[in-house]
Amino acid sequence: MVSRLSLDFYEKSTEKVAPELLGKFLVRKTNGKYWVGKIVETEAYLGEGDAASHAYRGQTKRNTPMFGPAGHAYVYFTYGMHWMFNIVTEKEGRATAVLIRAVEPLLEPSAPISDTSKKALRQKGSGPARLTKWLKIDKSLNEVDLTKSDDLFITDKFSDSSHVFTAEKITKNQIIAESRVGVDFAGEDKEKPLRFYLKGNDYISKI
DNA sequence: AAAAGGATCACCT
DNA sequence: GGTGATCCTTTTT
Repeated sequence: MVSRLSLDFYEKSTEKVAPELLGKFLVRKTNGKYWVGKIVETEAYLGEGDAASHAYRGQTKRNTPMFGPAGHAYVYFTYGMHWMFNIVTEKEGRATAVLIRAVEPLLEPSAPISDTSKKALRQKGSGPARLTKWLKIDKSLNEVDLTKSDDLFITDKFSDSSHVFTAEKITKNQIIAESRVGVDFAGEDKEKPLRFYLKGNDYISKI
């Protein structure tokens, strides 16, 4: 049984969606097999008024998915080697999105997670470019509709023949909000507390 | 501290 | 249509 977060979840204000994604499961399916990571860190990007956002200077070929409907993926390439995975939020045209910065690996086809060291698990999911590499997210998933796709979606309840994951309720005091990473170029906007992560979680990208 | 690495965009001609 | 600076990072020195 596959459930997914629906459009109304993603259409809320980006500053609400970003922290609400914490604790939910990012699910990827390749060759009929599932990969699951718990989202532990996100960042909100507030569209054309946000100097840290790709949408700051208006619509371009690259950032076009940001101007589309909520719940779709915005996947872009940077630093000559890394893919970044974002989820579009709010009403179409707002150009807002949430960057997924870290996941805690829970399930992968190749080997039981329980046999994997914590250090190795961190290598897989604790960073925006690491998690896309682990989950094999690239250009081919750009603009995918996460409310409908079987290949990539987000849920708070995942199960297959041998696993059941249920998202725990995250309360406000379990969430840290601070300034975003890697946006020193953004002037005043770099100070805004738009990075959200689970307090004390071992899989966030950096302290 | 700095390389790796290539697409993208702003700014020219 | 060409060019150079830049980049929501990771890994290695």
